[in-house]
Amino acid sequence: MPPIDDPAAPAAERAYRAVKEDILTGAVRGGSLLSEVEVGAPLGISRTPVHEAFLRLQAEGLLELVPRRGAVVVPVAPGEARDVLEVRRALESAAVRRLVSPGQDAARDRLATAVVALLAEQERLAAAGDVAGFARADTEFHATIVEASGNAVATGFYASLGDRQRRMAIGSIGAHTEHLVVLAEEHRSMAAEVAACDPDAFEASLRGHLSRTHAVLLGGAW
Amino acid sequence: MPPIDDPAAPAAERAYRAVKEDILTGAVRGGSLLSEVEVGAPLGISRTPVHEAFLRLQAEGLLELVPRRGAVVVPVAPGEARDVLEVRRALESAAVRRLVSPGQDAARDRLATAVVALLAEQERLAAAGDVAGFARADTEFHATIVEASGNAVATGFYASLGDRQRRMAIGSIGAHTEHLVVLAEEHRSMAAEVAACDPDAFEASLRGHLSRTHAVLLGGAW
DNA sequence: ACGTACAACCTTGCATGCAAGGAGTGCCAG
DNA sequence: CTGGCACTCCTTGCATGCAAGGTTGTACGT
Repeated sequence: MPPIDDPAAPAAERAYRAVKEDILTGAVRGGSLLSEVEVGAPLGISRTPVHEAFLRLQAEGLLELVPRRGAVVVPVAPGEARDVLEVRRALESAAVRRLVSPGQDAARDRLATAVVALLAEQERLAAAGDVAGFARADTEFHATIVEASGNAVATGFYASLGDRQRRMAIGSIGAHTEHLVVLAEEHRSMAAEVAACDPDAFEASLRGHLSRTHAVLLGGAW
Repeated sequence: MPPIDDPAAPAAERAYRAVKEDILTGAVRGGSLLSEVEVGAPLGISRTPVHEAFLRLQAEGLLELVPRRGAVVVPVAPGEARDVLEVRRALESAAVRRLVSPGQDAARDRLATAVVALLAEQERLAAAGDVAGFARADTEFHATIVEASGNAVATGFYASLGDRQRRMAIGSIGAHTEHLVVLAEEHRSMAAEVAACDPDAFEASLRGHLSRTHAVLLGGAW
C-alpha cells in the first residue's frame, strides 16, 4: 500500500492517489462530476498531471471521462458485489489448484510461513473488534494466497478486485464484530487445507467464507 | 474492436491505439525504448497526448515508464502463457457456472443464439485455413461466453487477457491449419455442454481445448 | 406564463515552453 | 593503453496558453 500523501512523489502520482482514495473511501459519491482544476488546486498542481491521473482511474473503471464536461465517478453497479465475489472465488481457487500441483512444494512452504504471522495478526484484530483493521488483514491474507501461486496476471487482477471491494464496503464498517473470530478461524482452516493439498476442500470452504466475509465486512445478510 | 486509424478520434486515442497495435503485433519488440516525440511525430501529434497514451498502456501492463528515460515495452514474461491460460480457464468456468445456475435461462438462450453465427463463421474460417481470422473468431467465441454470464468485472478482465494472448501469438501464425477444424468442433461441443447445463463437462472440455488452442495459435506443442 | 434563442461561462484537448535529471561520449591524466 | 571525469544532449515532468465545444442561465417574443 503506497503512502497516500508523499510530497516526494511526482504530481501525477499524488493526484492519482488522492482521487483514488476519495473514490474508494466514498468521500466523493458515485455520479459526482470532478473537474481537473478543482482537484488540482488543493494539491497545488496544475491540470496536466490531474488529467493523467483521471486517465489512469478511467482505465481502472473508477472514472468515466466525458469530453468537455468533466470526470464522473462511476457508481458501483447493482450486482457488482456478486461479480467481484465470483471472480475472487475463481481466481483464488485456481491459485490453490496450482499451489497443490506437483513441483510447487517450495511455493506452498513459503505461503505456509507467510500465513503464520497473518493469522496471528488477524486473530488479534478479531479479538479487539477492529473491523477496519481486520478488513485490511483479510484482504492481505487472500492476496497472499494468490501471489504465492506465482501467477502474475491473476495477482494483478486480484489487486484490482481488492480496490473495488474496499469501495463497496463504504459505510458498513462497525457491525457484527462478534463474527470476526469466525472468519479468522476459517482462514486458519483454509490455510491448513492448502497445506494438506486439498483444493476441493479449500474451494468449498472459500465459497462459504467469501459469502460470510461479504456479510460481515460489506453489510450483507449473514 | 475499434478502428486503428480513425482521423476523427482524439489525438490521445490515436496514439494509444497506434502504440498498442505496434506492441500487440510485435512491430516493436519487448525491451524497446519508446520516446514520446518519436511516437508522436509520425502521427502529427505533440508529446502530451502520447504521454497520456503511455500512461494508459502502463496501466495495462504493456509499457513501463522509466522517469526521464522513456517507455520500455515490457517483454512477455516466461510463464505468461501459462498464467493467461489458467486465468482464462478460471474465469470462463465461473461464467458457465453462473450461466447454468437457476434463473439464467434467458442469458443462456441469448448465448445459444449468439454462438450459432459464431460457430458457422469459425467452421468457414477453419475450412479456409485462415489462421489469423480463426484466432479472432476464437477470441470472440470465448469472450461471448464470459459476457453472457453478465459479470462485468470478469468481462473486463477477459478482454485484457485477449490482448495479452494476441501479443503472445506473434510469429506463430500459419502453422497447423489442419487442426483448426478440431478446435471449431470443440467449440460446438462446449456450446452444447452449456446449453445442456453441464458445467463439469464444459470445464473438462475447456481444459483440453485451451491447451490445444494454445498449441495451434500460439505455437506450443500439440 | 411558456417556449425559444442567444450569449457568456466553464470545461476539456492539445501544443508549447521551461527546467531537471540521466546517459553516453569525448577528453585528459596517469 | 586504461581509468576517471566533465560535458553535452536527450529525455521526461509539469505549467501555461489557446481554442473548441457544451451547458446553463437569461432575456425576449408569443
